[in-house]
Amino acid sequence: MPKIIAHLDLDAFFASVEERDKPRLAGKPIVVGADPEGGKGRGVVSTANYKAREYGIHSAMPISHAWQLSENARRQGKPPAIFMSGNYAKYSQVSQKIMDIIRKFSPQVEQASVDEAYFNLTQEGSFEKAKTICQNLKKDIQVKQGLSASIGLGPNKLIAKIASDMQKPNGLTIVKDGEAATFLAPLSLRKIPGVGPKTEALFNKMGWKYVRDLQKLKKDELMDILGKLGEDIYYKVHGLDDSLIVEDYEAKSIGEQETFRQDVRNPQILFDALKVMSQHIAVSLKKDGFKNFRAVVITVRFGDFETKTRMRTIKSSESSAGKIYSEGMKLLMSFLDKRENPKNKAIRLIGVRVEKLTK
DNA sequence: TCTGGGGTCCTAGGACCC
DNA sequence: TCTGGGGTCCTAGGACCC
Repeated sequence: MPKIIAHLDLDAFFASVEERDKPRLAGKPIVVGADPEGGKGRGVVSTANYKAREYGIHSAMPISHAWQLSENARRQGKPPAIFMSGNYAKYSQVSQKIMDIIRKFSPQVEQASVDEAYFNLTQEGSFEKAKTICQNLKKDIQVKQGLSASIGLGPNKLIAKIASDMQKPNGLTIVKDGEAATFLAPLSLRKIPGVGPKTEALFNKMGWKYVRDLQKLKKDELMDILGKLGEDIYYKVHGLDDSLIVEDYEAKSIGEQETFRQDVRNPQILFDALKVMSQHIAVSLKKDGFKNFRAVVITVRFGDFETKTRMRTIKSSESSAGKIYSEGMKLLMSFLDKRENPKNKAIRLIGVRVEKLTK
């Protein structure tokens, strides 16, 4: 029996939650993300609602650019965007409630991120019945949580995921077994998960822009160009994917990082930041039941955006803030060495991460 | 327009062991 | 006496995803 897999994606999730909970925001352009600081802010846009997208604002865009686009709109007599920092604890709670709703419609649910889930509808027996389930699920999420979602239905996770993106917002897109390759053919290569800016640019240089261009190639040709990634892409452009729905999986690493509001030269500021992050990580490890870690990674980003990491594997160590801090300090000190940073560049970001976790 | 924060996976070289 | 080959672990960097 062919599988029937669904992928659900909440529409402009963070911004939609804010709009739902603050009546004064209804119908206005909303940007959740870093503080724009009057155009001088350093972060990026987390989520823009559809009204804000009309101004050209979108996720991952520097917040300073979003601010400029909003100012341009304001000068044209349109309402300026409302910038908000976002309440991530709340989004996480809402997300859990929505996952609970999905579990009433499917026996097997994989939460893929805060605003996405895959779920199995094979047991429904036909795409027609699965479609009805999805319509009811969308209605239920709208009634119980006041949010809209877009869903894709397909014979595997890959197709379901790409399909859910086809008719946003509030869409429902069905790609039946056997239609996958035809469905994919006209799409931009960027729609294939795993093809990012670099890989897309490489393909474009070779004259390939659409999925159909890669569908003509043999597996060996793609592998010669991109190794294992080429092999993965070969299967994807033909709509093939045998990955399973994973209901609960374990984190492989836990970390934190911080971009300073201004680049830092004073080491004490780095030490203090490391201490606070170590404490947060220890709390997360405990909450998730990880008793030990065996590796610590320190990331340093300089003012010119050059980014370096240093990793150290140790004997299995108790997950305490003190141990994360002391191992982190050893690594951090190596970056402060003259030989490591001869031009004495200021530091933009530091991060700490622990890996090789055990329960 | 200068680029967040939390993650995963892959590659490649070197150490080390048999 | 100038040099095998397989396997595993460690480390650093990079692409990608939401």
